[in-house]
Formats: sequence, C-alpha cells, structure tokens
Amino acid sequence: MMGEATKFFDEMVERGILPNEVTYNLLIDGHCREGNTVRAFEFFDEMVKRGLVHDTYTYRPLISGLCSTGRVSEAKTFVDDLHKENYKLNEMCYSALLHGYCKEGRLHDALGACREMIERGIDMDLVCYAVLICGALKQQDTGRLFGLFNEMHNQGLRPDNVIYTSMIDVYGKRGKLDKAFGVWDIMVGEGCLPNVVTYTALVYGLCKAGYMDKAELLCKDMLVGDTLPNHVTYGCFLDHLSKEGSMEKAIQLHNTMLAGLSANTVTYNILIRGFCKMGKFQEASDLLVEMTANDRGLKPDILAYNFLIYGCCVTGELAKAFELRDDMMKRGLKPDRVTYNTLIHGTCLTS
DNA sequence: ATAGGGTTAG
Repeated sequence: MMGEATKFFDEMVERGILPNEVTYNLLIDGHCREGNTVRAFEFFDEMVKRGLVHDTYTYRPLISGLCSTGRVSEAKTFVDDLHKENYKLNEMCYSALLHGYCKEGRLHDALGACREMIERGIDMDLVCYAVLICGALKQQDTGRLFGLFNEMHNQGLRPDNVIYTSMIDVYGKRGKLDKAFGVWDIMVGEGCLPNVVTYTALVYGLCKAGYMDKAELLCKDMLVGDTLPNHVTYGCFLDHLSKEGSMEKAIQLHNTMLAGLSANTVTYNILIRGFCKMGKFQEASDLLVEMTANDRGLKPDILAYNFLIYGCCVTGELAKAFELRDDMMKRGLKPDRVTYNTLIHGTCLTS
C-alpha cells in the first residue's frame, strides 16, 4: 500500500515532523517490494541530502529489489561498491544477493559471492546456507548439496524447518515421493515440527503424482498436528483438479473455501485457467466477476486476463479477446508478451 | 521503532 504510506509521509513532512532513517528505510523497503527500485533509489539519494545515514536496513531491501526485478548483476555491483567504500554490510545483505543468484539458477555465482562475503569477514548464517542448499537442490547438484550440509554441520548449525521444507518441495515436485517422505521422517526424528508450509509442499507433490486421496489424509493429519491447511494448501488441490478437468469438484472445493478461508488471486487464477482450457469461457468470466465483488476486494491481474484471452481465442471469439485486452488496459494492467502471443496465436487460428 | 531463506496460477 505504498500510495497510502506516501500520503502519511507527506502529511508528516507537512506537519514539520522530521523523517529519520527508520522512515526512509521503511519507504525504501516498500517501494522495493512493489518492484519500484527507481523510486527506492530516489529515497536512497534523498537520505544523503537530508544528512541521514544509510545502514544495512537501507541496503538489504535495495539488494533484494534489484534481484527480484532481474538485475542481479547490478545488485552485485552495488554490494561491491559499498564494500570498496568501506560501508559495512552484514549477512542479511549477502543472503539477499545469494538468493538472487540462486533464483536465476546461478549457484556457481552465488558460491562465488559467498566466498567474497567470508573474505570480507562476514560469517555465513543459517539463512545463507538455506538459500544455497535450495539452489543446489534445484540445480540437482548433489555434490555441492552434501558439501553445504557438511560445512553447515561443522559450523555447528542444524538444518531447520525451512531447509527441510525446501527439500520436501523439490523432491515432491520431481515426483520423488520416497525421498520427500524420507526427509519428512528425518525432520520429525530431529524434533523439527512440520508446519503448514511443510505439509503443503508434500500435499502438492502427492496431488501432482495423482495421490489426491493421500493428500487429503495428510490434511486430516495436519489438524492433529495443530496446524490448519490454508489457501495455498487448497490451491494445490484446485490446481490438480483443474489440470485433470474436474472443474465441478474444483468449484465445490472453492465454495467450501469461500465459507472459511478466503480465496486469493492465485486460487481464482487456477480456476479461471481450468475453465478456459476446457473452452468454458462463460464460467471463467463469471469467476472474474466473483473475485472483483466488493466484499472480496481482489483485483484480477495479468495472468487472469491472459487465461481469459486464451479462452476466447480457442473458442474463436476473437473480438471478445481484443475487448479483454482493452479492458485490462483500462484497469491499468499492461499486456505482456504472453498476452500478445496469445492474441497472435488466436488471430492465426481464426483467419 | 525498520530486515533475509521454504507452499498454489502462464
């Protein structure tokens, strides 16, 4: 809600209350989370003009922001420049950079940055290890995975919930359910309790492999374990049902969810995609209306529109597809590459 | 007084 935050900032300045480092760091973090790194760096510069000092609370969001907008090399340059000019960074700043590299599948560069971090006198902590372990898992680099576990162990650090969950997630997505359950057993054996995220990762794996019945049983187990399935957990079921074309069952589950946990943009998108793939544009379109109803307050995003446009294209209703394109622009959503590819594909099919 | 890693959609 950066619009709101900015209003308060303006009000504060107007009333003569001087913003300090905390004020600026919060705004910088917020803008970065919204992907507006340009605005964030404007505040970064403004701090200097006001005589305010940057610290790791300022740097960390900027590094994350650059990484999440696809500019990991700029993030690296930023980090290196700060180091050269003797500004102190900490493990949180570095873990943000490592995360950026790993998300792009650049484990090798992450390990390089890690070495530099250690040379610069900053110790790896559990989060740094978690990020690298997740990277090694996704790259299927077993050698480095074991190396990291060993190193972590030698530093006296034990894997936690998050690390175990990453493993379960990756193995589950790859259909290696035996391995996923193996990790689960180790985790429980270590006295580390699975939470809703852990359960959900396993539920997704089970659904994907076609074991919906087992996934349902796992949800019942959750209740015993004093955790509750959330909208993400239900999203896994919706995803699977939609992919196999069981839209009736999916809607049934969706309606059950509406009674308790509220659906979010992702769960609506899963359903919209499902109907569109089956050529049921009307049902998909009704869901768009449902999600925007006042009491839900959800905003359709580019994905929802792209699915709907796809739905029109496959049924040959090209005029409607272009109407939707206009409609999304009116809502301030910029058509992206997928939007245009879908429209081009639809036009080719029709003419 | 402000931070980082793990779960659902193309």
